[in-house]
Amino acid sequence: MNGGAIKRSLENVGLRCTAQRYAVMAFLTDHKGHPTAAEIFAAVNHVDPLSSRATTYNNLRDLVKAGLVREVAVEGRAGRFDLRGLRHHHFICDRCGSVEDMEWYDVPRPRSGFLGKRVVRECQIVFRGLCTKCAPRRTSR
Amino acid sequence: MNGGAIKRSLENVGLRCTAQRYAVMAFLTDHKGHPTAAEIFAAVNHVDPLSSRATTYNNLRDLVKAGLVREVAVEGRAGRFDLRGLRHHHFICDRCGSVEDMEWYDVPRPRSGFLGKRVVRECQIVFRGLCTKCAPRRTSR
DNA sequence: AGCGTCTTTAGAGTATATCTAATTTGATAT
DNA sequence: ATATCAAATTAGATATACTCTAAAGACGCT
Repeated sequence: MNGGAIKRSLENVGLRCTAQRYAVMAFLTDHKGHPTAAEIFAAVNHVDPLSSRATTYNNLRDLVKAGLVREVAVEGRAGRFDLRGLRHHHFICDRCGSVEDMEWYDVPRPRSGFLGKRVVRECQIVFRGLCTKCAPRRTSR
Repeated sequence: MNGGAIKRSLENVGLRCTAQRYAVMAFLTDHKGHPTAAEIFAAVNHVDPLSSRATTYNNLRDLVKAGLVREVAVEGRAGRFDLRGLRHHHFICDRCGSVEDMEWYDVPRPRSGFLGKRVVRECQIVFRGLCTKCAPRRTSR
């Protein structure tokens, strides 16, 4: 995603293209490894203080709400973020908490009638287990 | 799950049946609403202080590791727990964070070959959206 | 330029979870 | 029964992750 594309995608969802928001989007564009909010906060301020902690968290929340960014919750650890560009599922490592992308495929919908008044926004598959790095040494925690 | 069954299931996975563990399992048996660790801690100590915070958290972690209990991570909120008795998927409400059970159905596996050295322990579908209570009033946040 | 709104800020505050080191408990062997 | 020792528990401090507050600043519109 280049500069103009980031600006346009922000404006498409009704968010101003501020330096702070731009930096978050740019960082996620360049770093596909599902960073945590703390990592994004640190990276954005690495060179020169640009964005306070509150702003980073607020912007991540706004971007998630707007549908540009996805958050993956990980048990007992900080949530991780990625761009919602290409559809994909996630693999979460039990041992190190890292999140990896899995190729997308369609998920069967629940029986209609089950949902009732619920409004489904999205549907995700999460695989759990040991990642490529952790699988060899199966030591427990 | 009655008393004996709880004791047996603990012993099956190599955990002693202590009063504190028993209380956690019994609470989860009686309360299907996916309580948080804090709620379980409070409930177990409601009548008569029985279990410290650390023990409650340790036991929940041990029970998850042993496969008796499942944790559902929720973005920006406390994780929620349930018994791994019947297989089911989960619905998480964007607005109130509550977790509801969805009927189980099989999930297609990823293309073999994709996984590489990864070891998959489980695979879960998570639906997100607005629950029955929150759907009517669609106020933001 | 003036106006109203959206955005950002620093730092305190809250919620959640883990750690520490001493003590107690419970299963097993004697 | 009792001794033994690893497993389990404890209170409370500490760490981590996130949110709130009130004031100031920036943006887009006229």
